[in-house]
Amino acid sequence: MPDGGAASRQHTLRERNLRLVAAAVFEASAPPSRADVAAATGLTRATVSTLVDRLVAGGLVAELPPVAAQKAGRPAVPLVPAGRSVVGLGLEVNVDYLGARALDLLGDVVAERVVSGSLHDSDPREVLARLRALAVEVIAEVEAGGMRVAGARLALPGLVDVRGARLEVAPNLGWSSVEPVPELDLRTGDGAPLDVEVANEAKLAALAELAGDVPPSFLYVSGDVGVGAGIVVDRHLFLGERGWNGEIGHVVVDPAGPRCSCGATGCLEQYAGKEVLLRGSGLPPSAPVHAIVDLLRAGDDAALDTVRRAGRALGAALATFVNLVDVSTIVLGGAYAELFDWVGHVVGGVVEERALAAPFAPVDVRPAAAGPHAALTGGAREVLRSVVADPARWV
Amino acid sequence: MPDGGAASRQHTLRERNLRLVAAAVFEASAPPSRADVAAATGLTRATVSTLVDRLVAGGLVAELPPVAAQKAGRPAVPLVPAGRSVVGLGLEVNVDYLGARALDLLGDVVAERVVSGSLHDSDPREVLARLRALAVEVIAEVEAGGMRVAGARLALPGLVDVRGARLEVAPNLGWSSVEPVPELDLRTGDGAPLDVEVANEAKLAALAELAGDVPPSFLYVSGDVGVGAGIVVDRHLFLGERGWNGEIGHVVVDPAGPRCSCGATGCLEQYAGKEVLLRGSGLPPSAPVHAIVDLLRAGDDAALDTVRRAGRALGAALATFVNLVDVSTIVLGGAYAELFDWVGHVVGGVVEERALAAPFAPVDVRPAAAGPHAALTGGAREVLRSVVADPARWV
DNA sequence: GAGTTTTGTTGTACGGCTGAACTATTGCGC
DNA sequence: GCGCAATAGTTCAGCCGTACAACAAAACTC
Repeated sequence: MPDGGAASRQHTLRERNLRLVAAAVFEASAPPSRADVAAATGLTRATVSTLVDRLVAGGLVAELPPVAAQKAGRPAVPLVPAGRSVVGLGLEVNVDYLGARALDLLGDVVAERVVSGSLHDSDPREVLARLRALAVEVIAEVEAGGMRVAGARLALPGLVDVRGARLEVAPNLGWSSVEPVPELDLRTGDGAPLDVEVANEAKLAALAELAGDVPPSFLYVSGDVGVGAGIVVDRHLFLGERGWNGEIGHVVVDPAGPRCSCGATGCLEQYAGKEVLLRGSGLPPSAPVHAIVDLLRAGDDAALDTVRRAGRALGAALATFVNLVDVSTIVLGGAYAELFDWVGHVVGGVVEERALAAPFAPVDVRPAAAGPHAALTGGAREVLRSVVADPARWV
Repeated sequence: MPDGGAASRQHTLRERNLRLVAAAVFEASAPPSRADVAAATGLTRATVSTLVDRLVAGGLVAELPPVAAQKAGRPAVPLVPAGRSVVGLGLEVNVDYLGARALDLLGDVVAERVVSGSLHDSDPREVLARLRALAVEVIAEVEAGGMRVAGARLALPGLVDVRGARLEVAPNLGWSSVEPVPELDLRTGDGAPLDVEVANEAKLAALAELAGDVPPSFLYVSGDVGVGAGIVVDRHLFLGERGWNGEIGHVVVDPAGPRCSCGATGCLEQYAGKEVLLRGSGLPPSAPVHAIVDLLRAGDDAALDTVRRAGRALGAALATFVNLVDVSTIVLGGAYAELFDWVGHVVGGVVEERALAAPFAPVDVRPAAAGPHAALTGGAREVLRSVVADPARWV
């Protein structure tokens, strides 16, 4: 993402090498010394020293006490991401909760507020005001701890433009044409406006997976009331031209299938959406996904049937996705993560059958590893990623 | 594409600014002067001068005779891409022809050889030897004219890996597991090995469209025996994890449809592949697409019906593509370009109906503008793009 | 034809990286 | 216990590429 569009001067070198050194520290498997970073980046130890000093001064990197290695020589100073120094803020409004979560560079949750409650057909102004209150609490708590908030990302279940400013429509919230950033008007303790961007919930949830052991490129599917997806290529979101990709919920599974709210017929959502799963299992629309798991454990025929049908439909849609976008790993999140023991092999089987490249490289279908409210974590991580990607702005 | 992975030194500045200046000259709407380039890039006139001098010395940029403007002041020296200096070589093996085409930086064809003939179920060694002969002729002709060949791209109708080295499978050629680069063993006049990369035919054909008036992001669909696609984002190919994306021919249009060679049922190829179009119109499989056009002009019912059916299926598959990848422009190439007057509005209608984002931003469906053998042009252009993107390697 | 304006070039200053020399701190052998 | 080797980190001259400012070149204007 380094913008090749601007003239490069001396300080551009600085910025680029700062980023390089930061990346070397943050992506190392074990805390590296300055010398290790020099070896890894190709820079000289002299240069690395000055750059590391800058990162330490800026609170992005911390020095551990020198530990004497087994080898001869002066003991190295291990470098690690600085905890409790800079934090990213993840915000989310979803159908049944809203919340705010602050993560530090170590990935630790340093503050969090989550409030449950149905937000079906809610008023954006009122809900954003409530979210703002949560965010202000979290920011205050973070700053009371001596930390700085680098920015925030707001996850919403709908179509968000690629610039991260405008929500076009969120059917399940009943929102349309909302610009949440000025509405939230978040500020740091000293009154400076906070950098806030909006993004699709499934896409931010996808980024949360990067905290765990996933390949650099994968497809994340969030099974909720709607079915969305996030495409991650080389540890970065691929957003498409306007940020509206991954709308797998409206892939046509069977043109002769049931009518969908979008106007077409036989959309995936009508086979594998949360409401359909609950209804097919004989549960009320407000029941938690766990209720389906209970029925499945008990061997309930209707539930087993519904879930199997959903798995096949999801598999077909994902096979199409694999053929069109080419990914070798599919992470099933949201409701599908909970139901993974029942849908995983069904999905995997159908994908294997229909993905054109499957004979050369099998597709790995796995459950999501990030915990609940993954979009909060993903949003906070995205903020921190942007800090590490351009440390010059923060030192 | 600037590799953020390497240490930046002084010469990195040079490389980046060289690229910037080259881009300013190549992408300008009118030949810019050194001063114009300075204004456009943000560099000083002094720096631009030294960089332009280098590009001129390297044969990438040429100076036109100074033309006195209407304004006061010393007349500017207009800078243009240098013609007949550096050329890119496009190569292609397809089902019914093979060819080689050399383009210079102005986009002019400076040498070309195309040979027709069915290559169905052919022997890769023998065919590549024939292609090699064509390429050697073209290279010799180019070098006899005092030009240098910067590299070559080979277009093949099949799955090619993202590194551009290996063809996994090309069903319609009957090829599998081929590594064409060592087989071709192309060299420049002084014996140095030529940089050759392999790519999918539809993807290179997509790049040919960039010569014309297309938006920076679009989806190109190549309608041939198979149906492939190239995704262009911001004037660059999006290849997916392994280079195997865009396999739209095997999107399921109707699970209850006819069986496909890939094993699944109701694939797009069974509705909109060239062979199906010909058969449905009552023509032999070897007939040219133009024969269908003749029947359509004559009002032939079978042909009209077949083409309309194909249009609807293609529209459905493209709507899925738009929902998953998010593009606002679709370019119909290959057979579909010739049939555009009959399929265009059908495809557009179905896409408009089914693309989720269509209400906010209509999808533009248009015919391809590049002439015949677009992949040859696209391949050659891609070579030249890589030269302009890293001029430091060529000066 | 002198003044003005714009283009392109020349020379100095400065910032950032390199490379080599230097200091700091350990382990090891005797 | 002490010298030596090894490794980490720092200091400083040198180099390279850009900025900035002054200058030369070549038009237009009145």
